[in-house]
Amino acid sequence: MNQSDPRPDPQDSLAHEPASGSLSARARAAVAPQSPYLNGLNPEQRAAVEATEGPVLVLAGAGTGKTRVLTTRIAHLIATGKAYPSQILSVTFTNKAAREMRERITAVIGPVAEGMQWLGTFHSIGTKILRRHAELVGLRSDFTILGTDDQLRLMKQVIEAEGIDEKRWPARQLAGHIDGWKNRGLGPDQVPAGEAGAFANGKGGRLYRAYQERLKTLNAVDFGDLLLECLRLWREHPDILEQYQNRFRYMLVDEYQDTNVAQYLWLRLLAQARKNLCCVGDDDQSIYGWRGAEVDNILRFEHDFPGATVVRLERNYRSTGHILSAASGLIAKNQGRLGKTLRTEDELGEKVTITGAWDSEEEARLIGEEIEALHAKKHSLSEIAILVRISAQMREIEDRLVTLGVPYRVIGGPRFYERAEIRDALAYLRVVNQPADDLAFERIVNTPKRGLGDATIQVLHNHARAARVPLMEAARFIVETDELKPKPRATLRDLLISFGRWAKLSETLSQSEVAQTVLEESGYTDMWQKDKSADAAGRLENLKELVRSMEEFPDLQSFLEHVSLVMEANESDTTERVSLMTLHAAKGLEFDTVFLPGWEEGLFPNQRALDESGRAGLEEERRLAHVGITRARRRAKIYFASNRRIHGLWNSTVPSRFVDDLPESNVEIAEAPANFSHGGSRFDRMQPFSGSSYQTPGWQRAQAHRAATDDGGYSARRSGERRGPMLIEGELVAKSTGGSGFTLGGRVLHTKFGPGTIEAVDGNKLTVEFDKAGRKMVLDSFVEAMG
DNA sequence: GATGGACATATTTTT
DNA sequence: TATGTCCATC
Repeated sequence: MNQSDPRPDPQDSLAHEPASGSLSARARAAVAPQSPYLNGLNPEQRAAVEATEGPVLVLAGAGTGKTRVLTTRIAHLIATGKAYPSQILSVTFTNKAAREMRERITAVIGPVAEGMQWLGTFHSIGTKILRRHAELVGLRSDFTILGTDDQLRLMKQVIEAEGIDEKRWPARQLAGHIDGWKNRGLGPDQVPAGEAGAFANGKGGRLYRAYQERLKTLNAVDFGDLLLECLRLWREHPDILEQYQNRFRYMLVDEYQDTNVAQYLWLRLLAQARKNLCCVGDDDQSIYGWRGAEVDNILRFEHDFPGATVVRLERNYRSTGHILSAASGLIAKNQGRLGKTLRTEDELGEKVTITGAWDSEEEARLIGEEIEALHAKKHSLSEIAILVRISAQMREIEDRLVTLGVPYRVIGGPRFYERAEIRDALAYLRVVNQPADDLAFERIVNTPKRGLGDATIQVLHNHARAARVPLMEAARFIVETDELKPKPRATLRDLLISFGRWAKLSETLSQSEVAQTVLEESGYTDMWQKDKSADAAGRLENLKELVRSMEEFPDLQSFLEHVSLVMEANESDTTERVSLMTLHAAKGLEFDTVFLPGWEEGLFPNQRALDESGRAGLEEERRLAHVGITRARRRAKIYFASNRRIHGLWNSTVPSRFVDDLPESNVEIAEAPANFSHGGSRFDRMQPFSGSSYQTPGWQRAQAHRAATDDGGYSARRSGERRGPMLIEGELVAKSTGGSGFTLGGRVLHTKFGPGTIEAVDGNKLTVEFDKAGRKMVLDSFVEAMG
């Protein structure tokens, strides 16, 4: 291919389409007769690449070379002359994924890939389309994209304007409803009556409509609108839809299992004409149902797109045999799936280990020790990850790693652009760029504090609403009257003058210089410099980083655009560190060794997921477990603790059912380390898992025994005397409590729960009403009789 | 406008 | 337990 030649690449006109048999197409195909990029693909991958026409569903299991297929397919479409780069629509979920894809395509076909102007997230592509036709959906092309906090503030206003008590009906909740509706492609008029009534005694629908109207007056959209408004645009203007249908000769979607209904509709409208839609995904990795992803989209693909070619990628190139089989066995317990069986040609490798710990503290300690041991054996720390179900689990683990001096990094924390100081700075810039941006204006009018408090804002609001003008304009009017007290009036006037000056500044200075000036003159930087709290320095650093990053953009407008959709902290940290993150954040990543703590009922599968979504919730949790295991290349280590503190209260816990879902032949029960906290005997090592079978109910029984005996040891050890477990034919048997000295109404002291009163006795199980922890079922060996 | 106490609240998170 | 948010108070 001749890459230096500026080919006639139709961008806005579609006049020049290469017919598949055209001279140019054939000539181009002849340049690369061998199609070297196809080399090294396995037969399924190759099939997925070469099935260019019609709907195609590629079911790509974990580690099966999905991205490679996707990029090669694009390369193939371009190299064979089937489409120009600009005629391929390629959608991803995250900007990171889009960036990586672009890089990889470039690596295969060279700079032609730069012509792929329709490679991006649903939202960035939606934005691009909307900007072109903004006026048709009641927006101006310079509309602002609201972040979550702006959205919330706006909803709060809408709720208050309707005279509803925001305390009783919090904006967050309304945001949840509206988000849900938007995910399902429903505008205010399409929300089913029953649901619309779900909020504020039947006012949900009305609030949704009011919110949308407010957005329009502000010339703003939220994330959901970026898709919804496209849908509306295409439905109301079929000619425009047709333009896009013609433009996108081929469409590709990554992570199809994560699409929501709105995105599905969006794709379906576009694909209707040419039907060249290729969706790549893995139903077994659908873990975002709670935020609107519709597994059904992928399950129903063949039904929605009749005649679809389905290609399964089942050869895994990532993990060793036991890990893969363990993961497969686990996910096979799910009902709603298309079914794939991952296979590998790699060696069996190590079995997945399962380790029980007394409590979460011990769990953290065991993981820490294991990491140290691996590190001592030259295992790279960056190839180790600890994947937790909820962020609250991280703390204890972090504490442990800090104590041990193991460097680690938390992946996925708060986003750069969501931090307060960044949003404040951006708000200033938004007002400079767009004085009518009321939300931004309101955010910074009294930040730093300059004495323009609620009372002043209220006056501004009243005027703005009455005169139907933006706040800034209302302010201009007000300062000329004596409605405000002299002091705020002067301050407000100064601020207005400043904004006028800054707006002029942006005509002569670069946007980063403008930003610098605005932040300094407004007193914003000063505010943080005076702040003596621990994180003030970090915030100033972030502001500097923001100003620095602005330099890469041609103008303020495009920077703001970028920031509302993209903006990530650029971590260029190369030091060797262990990665700590949630299972959700781990999707798409891989590590040699993966630690999976917290496999306990209630935590994982998470009780709330079970309560809210029943079986579907359980299956999603199981997929999450599957994602966790399949992140591992060579070692997967599962942990559970018998006691975990939840909201400050100690709870005794039972191992996760997912532990029992694992095929026995691929896992092994880890030996607890010899130095089991108090110098170990042989018994210590045997205690946790002496049972010959860990399957339910035997496994549970063994756990109960273990808890009974081991904890007996635990508490006894403290007082110096040690109760050993009794081992009978490999099964651990609880030391007989001999008629149990516990009686109803008796007072007992529990090691974790403290004092309580016995309410029921059932064998070695006691129901105790604890003074602080409430009623719990505990084993008698956990408690001591009091006085 | 800073401080402190009462009070609720407590998954997963991208755009 | 621990954290954040709201309100009262100085």
